[in-house]
Amino acid sequence: MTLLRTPRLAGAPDRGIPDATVARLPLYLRVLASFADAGATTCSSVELAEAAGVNPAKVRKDLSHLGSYGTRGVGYDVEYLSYQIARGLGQTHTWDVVIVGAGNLGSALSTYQGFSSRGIDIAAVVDTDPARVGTLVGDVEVRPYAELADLVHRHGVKIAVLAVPGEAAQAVADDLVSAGVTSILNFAPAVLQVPDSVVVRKVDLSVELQILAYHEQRKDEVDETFSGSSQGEVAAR
Amino acid sequence: MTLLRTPRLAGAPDRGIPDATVARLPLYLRVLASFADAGATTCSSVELAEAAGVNPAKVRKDLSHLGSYGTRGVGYDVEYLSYQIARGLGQTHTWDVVIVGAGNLGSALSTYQGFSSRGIDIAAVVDTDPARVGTLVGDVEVRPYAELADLVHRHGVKIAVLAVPGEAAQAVADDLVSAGVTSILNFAPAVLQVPDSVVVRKVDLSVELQILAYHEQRKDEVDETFSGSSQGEVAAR
DNA sequence: TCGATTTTGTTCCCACGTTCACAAGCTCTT
DNA sequence: AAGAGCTTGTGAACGTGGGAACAAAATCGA
Repeated sequence: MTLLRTPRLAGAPDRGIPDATVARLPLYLRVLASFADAGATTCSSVELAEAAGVNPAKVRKDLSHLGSYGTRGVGYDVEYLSYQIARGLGQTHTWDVVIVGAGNLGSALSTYQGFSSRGIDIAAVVDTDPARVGTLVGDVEVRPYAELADLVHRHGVKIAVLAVPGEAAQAVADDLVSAGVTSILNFAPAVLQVPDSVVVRKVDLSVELQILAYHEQRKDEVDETFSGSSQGEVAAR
Repeated sequence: MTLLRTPRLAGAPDRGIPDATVARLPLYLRVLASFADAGATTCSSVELAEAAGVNPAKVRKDLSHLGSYGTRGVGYDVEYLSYQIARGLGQTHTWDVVIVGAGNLGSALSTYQGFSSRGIDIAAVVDTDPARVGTLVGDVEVRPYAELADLVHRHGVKIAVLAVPGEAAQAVADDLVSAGVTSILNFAPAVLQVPDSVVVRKVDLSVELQILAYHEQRKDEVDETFSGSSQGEVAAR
């Protein structure tokens, strides 16, 4: 007897794109922009794959999740594909983002070039430090933390960046959630407790370096074990 | 006829820890430090899992890759486990790191608290901009880019951080590799071409926000499709 | 018009990661 | 000393992602 599992939710067409694919689509978008700059009107999955540093089959599978926007025997139209990827990613309009914390990291983010061309707009930067309030980071003025909720409401902000010390992170996250933010990019070294409806992505600079240190140590070990033979072949994520 | 594939390299005992586990070990280490600060001498996988925001079974499997350092019926000794994780990660000694680019991001990294306690030491910061050379970021003085190779040799640097504009990234990466760097943490929006022996990890701030934007758009779509029914249940990575 | 060539879209299979469930093993109480 | 109650470590099932291979479809040339 064979157990037939429900293949899908059977009602919803599942517009969901796999996480791994979503993480690569912005990269394809950037590569396509460079192709367009170079004057190309069309490109193949092989060209795209080479420029993005991935496998051609993966490119085709990724793009197929958006629909069939290529032409067999020809390739993809650069401009049309760019539009479709942007649409799939939700870049049909600009997302206003609030940055909490105007320290070095917050400032770095505020002045980062290239958000605007990717559907991201820094609507506001807030900080608790009175010495920072009123200063300019990039082209926005730092506002007092007390105005956070108001700014979120005023600009209809759904996405926030957390660039504060670890101790303050949870309190800020609570404030963000009650103000209506539903996606948080967290740079603070802390595990945030938020409702299930809120998406949190964490970027931990210290962890990234520790991972590299692990790979370095492993190279040393391998060298010691069989010094002579070669090709450690450690894959980067 | 069944194809028997070599299950492993068959000679090497494979001290390799799965990538996903390596990425979580630093987190456990941080949680254990907070437990120690709170005065705990022992902790269970459930406690660890709760504080780290992961599944208890995952914690146990992760730790089992290091060896059997727990006691059934009791749990893990906080100090002993910390030491074993640190050892597994290669924190037996401090890794000297060079940061290329003293802009906002490079400065943010240089002044980041908490590297030192995690086996990371910022040995040097270099930049091409004469206006930045000589200034202090954190407690290190920015050196001219021309000194890069010399600094790498002098400090025995194996790990470097790339915090330069995308256009310059590949050239800097080439210089780093020929200077002897074998691990690169890349913040520049560019795909680096490096030898297989070099490990590259990429952190792309723009991509992170675009992924959040995708999830936001998806929430909107779901709401529009069946407004009323609930629980979007989008998992954070 | 028809075949050769190119490139997409998809299927199949394998590897990896996650989670459940349970046996093994330790402590404590009676 | 023996059983009750925990907690670890691991075997097995499941789901996701990656890559090779191939059929489908479009263009080009004769």
